[in-house]
Amino acid sequence: MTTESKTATAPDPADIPSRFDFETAEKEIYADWMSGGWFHAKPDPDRKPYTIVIPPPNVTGALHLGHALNNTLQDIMIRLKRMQGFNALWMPGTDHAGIATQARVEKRIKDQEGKTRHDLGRTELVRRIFQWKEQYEARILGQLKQMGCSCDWDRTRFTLDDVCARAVRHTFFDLFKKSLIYRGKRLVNWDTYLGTTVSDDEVENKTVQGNFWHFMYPVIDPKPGEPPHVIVATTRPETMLGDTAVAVHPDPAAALSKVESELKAKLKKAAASEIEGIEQQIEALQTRRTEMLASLEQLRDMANDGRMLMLPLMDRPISLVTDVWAKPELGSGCVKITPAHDPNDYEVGKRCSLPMINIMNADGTLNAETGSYQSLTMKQARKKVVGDLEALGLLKEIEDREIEMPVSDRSGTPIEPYLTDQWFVKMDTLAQSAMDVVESEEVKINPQRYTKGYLSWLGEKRDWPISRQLWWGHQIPVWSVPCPTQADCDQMRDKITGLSAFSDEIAAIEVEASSETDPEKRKQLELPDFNLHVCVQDESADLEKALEELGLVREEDVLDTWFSSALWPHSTLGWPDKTAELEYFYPTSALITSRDIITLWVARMVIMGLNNLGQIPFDSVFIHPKILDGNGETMSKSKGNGIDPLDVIDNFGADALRFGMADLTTETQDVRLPVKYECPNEDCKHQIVQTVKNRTLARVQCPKCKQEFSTQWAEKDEDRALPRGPVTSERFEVARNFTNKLWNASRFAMLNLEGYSAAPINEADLTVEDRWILSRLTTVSNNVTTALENYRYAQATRELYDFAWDNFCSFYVEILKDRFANPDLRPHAQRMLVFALDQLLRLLHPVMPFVTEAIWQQLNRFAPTRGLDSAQPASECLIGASWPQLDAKWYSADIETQFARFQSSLGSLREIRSRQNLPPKKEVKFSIRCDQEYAQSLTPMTSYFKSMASAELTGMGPDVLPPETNATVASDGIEMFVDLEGLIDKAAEIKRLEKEEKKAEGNIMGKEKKLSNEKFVSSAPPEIVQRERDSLAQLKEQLATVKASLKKLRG
RNA sequence: GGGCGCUUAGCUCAGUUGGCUAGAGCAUCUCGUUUACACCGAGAGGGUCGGGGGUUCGAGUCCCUCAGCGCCCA
Repeated sequence: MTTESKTATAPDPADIPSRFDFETAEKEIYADWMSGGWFHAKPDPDRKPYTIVIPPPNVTGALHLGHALNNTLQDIMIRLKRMQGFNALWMPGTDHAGIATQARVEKRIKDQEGKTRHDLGRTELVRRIFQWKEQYEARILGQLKQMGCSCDWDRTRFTLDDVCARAVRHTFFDLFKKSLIYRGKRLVNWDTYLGTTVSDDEVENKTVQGNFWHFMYPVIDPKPGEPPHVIVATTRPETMLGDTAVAVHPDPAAALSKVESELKAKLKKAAASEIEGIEQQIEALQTRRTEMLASLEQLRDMANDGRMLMLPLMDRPISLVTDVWAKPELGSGCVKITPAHDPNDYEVGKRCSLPMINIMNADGTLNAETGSYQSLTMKQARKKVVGDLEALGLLKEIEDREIEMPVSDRSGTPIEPYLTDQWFVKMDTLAQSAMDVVESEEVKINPQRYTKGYLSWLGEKRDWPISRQLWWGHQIPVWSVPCPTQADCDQMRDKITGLSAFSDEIAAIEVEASSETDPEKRKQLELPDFNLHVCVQDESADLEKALEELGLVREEDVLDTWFSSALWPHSTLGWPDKTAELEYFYPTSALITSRDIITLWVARMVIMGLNNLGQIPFDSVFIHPKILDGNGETMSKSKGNGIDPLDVIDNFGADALRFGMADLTTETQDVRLPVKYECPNEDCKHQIVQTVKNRTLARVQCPKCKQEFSTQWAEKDEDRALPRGPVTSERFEVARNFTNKLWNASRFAMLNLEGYSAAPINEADLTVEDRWILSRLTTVSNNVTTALENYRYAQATRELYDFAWDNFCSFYVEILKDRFANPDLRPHAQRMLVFALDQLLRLLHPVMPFVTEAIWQQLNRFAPTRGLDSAQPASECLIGASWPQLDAKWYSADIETQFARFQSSLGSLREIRSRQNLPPKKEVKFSIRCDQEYAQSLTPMTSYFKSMASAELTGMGPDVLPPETNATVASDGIEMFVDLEGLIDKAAEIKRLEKEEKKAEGNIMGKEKKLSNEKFVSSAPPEIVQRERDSLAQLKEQLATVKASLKKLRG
């Protein structure tokens, strides 16, 4: 159709199909927008900028419905602002998503070729991941385009491209120079298979069957009366090789009492089914107190007295310490401490200044610290340790027990807590700056409640670990060399600063003192006293080469993905260069994202924006809901309940997807979206509810027609060969139907535009319904504008839906049918219809860009010139049209009341017709008893009763008398009599009236009660009281009418 | 353990500072193919707003409490 619009064929509205062919139209329209350059924004000092940077989707895989929601909301804002005259830039791009992407590609290579990344080497692996990235980036950007996203594609960035890389190095250098970046030890989640740390949210806890081993550690030189052994229990026996202490509670009696009183409190509130269990626990606790407390206190005293234990197998003396981590209510009450291999023990180690011994290599085997256990795997070591201890008679007991095991969600292997060197960003001052701008509302977070989480997370000011042991990412631009002594260090520094390629502008030096503070131990472990680090600001081949010639080695690790995404709002605009784009479009206007990355991403963008530019990155943040499946679970790739937006687009069109998404975006977070597969068999189309079972399947069999179809998970050729069963949801049906309704209302308009002549609208010709639609249009456009500007998307869609369907289609267009039949009224009616449709299309465009654009261009063929005050040529594309701004004078409460009277009367007529089962064409007569004012206000619309309810008004005014046989409706202070001479179904009418009677009586009772309450009458605002009085009086009149009618009908 | 949400019709959800008889879509039932639309039109039925308590003349809305569900952080 858009292609047609370019050719000069004479338009024939009869050619317009009765359904919107979105499949064809969307492609053509998008191509039109692209070639029209509508998405491209250039700095222009004469216009105000409005900027959004896309939350760059991960190149891990294709987009799902969560992304569809996120991007729809952004596009709505961009299109709205573009129409409002802003110079709107939507900056697109993708994120390299470090570990997620590398893990996926590694897994694929392993599955397909049986090779590991070490077989391929760094360069080759990175090349392979780039291939993957190219493929998915294309898919992702394609999905965005199909959704109608009006991104400035000429500016597309990737977090790992050269422009972003430069921003990363400049930022890193700056922070390094400010001593805000340092290297230090940290216990991390180590994936021994991938050979890297994984973040906490990439760890899954699994409950598995395991054992609890009880060991005896000998006491060194026990005093008389003291036990020769201390018993400890563990689920990880092999870690005992790295034990550096055993802990006992500092006040076991108090700890036991506390637990006991907590249990008792719980018992009081417990459900019947729990009582027995809790009572047993209390009993066990009391037994424990009598049997064990004395010995625990003795151990505590021994610890305070400095008693040592001998760690078996290693023959290493270790301390007995007191710490609250030891739970007197559990096991032996003593706990072994392995600070380098357990997060809790690590904390104990820090509190008690214990040595931390790392016993593991990066590949998960044991290292030299473990002596004869070296190079065993953890599993092998476990067997040997247990066997050896048993041989020594130190294994007391093995207990079966369920244990929580952390598992890497990337590789599926157990996570090892591991103490390694990591790079950190010091957060104290940086975090504070990001807190300040949110507290002052310079950056405003919507909905506001999310500020709390943001502030409390930043308030902890925990340093940010930024190094990742990966190959896919920005390699840390630091070259290091160990310096055994201070002198070596000074010498090296001189050598470096003496390099011809070196300057303070592009390189910075930091010296790191060894974390091993004991000089003896350093000697023993051959650790240098110092490490010297040089950070290089930008790619500088000369300097990098010179450093390497001096023996410095580049850090192998790459940066956390979030380090580069934190720069996104300015790196995409060309920072560190002072580009015209940066100058003009930064700070950006809005950031629209999901709540799970408020801390990971939003907070860090604020930090980096402030650090790098001294300016906030955006004024306003909108956190949108999450989409849950029918079981209330969040959609995710691993669960398989994600939905490909293209499924929805194929089935319902992009506009329906977008409208559906916007309609879900209410203030209340999280929306359930129950989904079904639709059987692709044309004769079947059966809908199959998506369940936990079938949601991950590549092929599903339709229970009705028994034919198989493929799903979005189909990867094998034989699966893909099957017809695709798309995912559907009722939500999109509603939106699709709405699209079609709009299409057909417009079609009606086109069909009635023959002989259209453009001219300003003559105010004298305006009828009540014209004024009404203008008044409604004024209200709706104001409300929609306000709603969208405040991110209340669902409010906007509802307003638009109700207006378009209930006001425009059901009333305005219906009434116009009558007027089109009259040649005198026709030209004005045409102009009004064209104008109203024009405005409606503009209002709907941000939400439903395709169908509105299609209609717009269609309308341009039949009525290219239009307007209210003056008829103007319409813009060629709707995307470039201006946002409606109706003169406030068009709003009229009186007109809306007047029209509401018509609607209410019409409603009553229709109800009676329906109750009386009158055939649609059977004409009835009716009259209305009301005051003069009411009669006058209804008069202009009397003829429409005929066209819209086959009813003829025979009389109206205070003197109207009811016909002999009639149905009476009392409402709104008037009485309507529908003449049912020879037609009446008495029983039906009596039934209706009885219902009315009951309802009125109930309401009257309630109101009388309220009004007889002295306090109400005296305390409530007078207008409220008066309203109640008026309403009561009217109800009483109504009731009287109903009773009279009933009496008459019953004879 | 701490924090933040949610619970309104069979289903999915609206309900802005407390104030007329708590709304919508889908589903259900009745009627209808009048040349924009059956992805349609007309109408109907369906809710003691999770339980309990409080503040108030008045509570779906504010406060407390309990229960269930979800998310985030530890």
